[in-house]
Amino acid sequence: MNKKIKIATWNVNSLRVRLPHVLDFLKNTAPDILALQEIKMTDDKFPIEEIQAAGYHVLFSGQKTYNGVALLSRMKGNDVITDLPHLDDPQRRVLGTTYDNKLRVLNLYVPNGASLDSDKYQYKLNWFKYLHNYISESIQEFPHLILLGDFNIAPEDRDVYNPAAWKGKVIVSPPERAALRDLLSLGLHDTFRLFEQPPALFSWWHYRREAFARNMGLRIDFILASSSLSSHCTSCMIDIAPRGLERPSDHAPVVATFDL
DNA sequence: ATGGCAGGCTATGCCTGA
Repeated sequence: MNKKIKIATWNVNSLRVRLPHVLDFLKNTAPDILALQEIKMTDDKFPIEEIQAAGYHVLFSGQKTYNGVALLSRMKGNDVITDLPHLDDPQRRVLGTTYDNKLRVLNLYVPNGASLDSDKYQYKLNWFKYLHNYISESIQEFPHLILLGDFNIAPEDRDVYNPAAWKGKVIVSPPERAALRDLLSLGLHDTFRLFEQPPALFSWWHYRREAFARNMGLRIDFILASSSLSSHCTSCMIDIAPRGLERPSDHAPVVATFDL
């Protein structure tokens, strides 16, 4: 067969506020799968009708005020999970499903970590340990595995606008970077880095002080693919256009295409 | 050097984000 599939991820920082941007993105980019993070709403508030009217199935795992993840897709997903196995966590950061009985997709909103001396940093590293253990099993069960979302880790200095200013901070700390490298070593590939990319391409910019206009950003949103998928990946790009809209999310969507 | 913006909440400032 020769099937093209387009997969995207976007931290929308409130789906209530960003729904018009998301509907425009579905129309303009027409992804087969769109993973959303930080929808910031309880499940009873999810805009099911609007998204179904755009031609997409919906899965979501939300909570009040914070976090929350969703998957919008052309195909219907099966075998849904909303937690990392063995981790009892009220925070809604995980949404996994299987499409066409073979493509396993895990949408992740990795904890931010606040600062290196905080409990939230320990929570982040611990959360990542449970993720690692789960993926070490999942990648055996599902050769076609995609992990995508907001990882809240900048893998290398080239993913940071000003590495010197970020040194010693959360997002770039050596233990976080090591945790991400260990995850990739299970057999996952950062699809963005499969291709030659211009320097200083980021997926997040602070709202403050014209950070986007000055391209003071970080690359922390990824589409990771298992080897059997990454070899069929034909592109990965960051779509910065939505970051320039009125009332934007602070993150830009990342889009990857596969020729399966 | 510092702090700056945005979203949600039941608040009329505080917490969180990265």
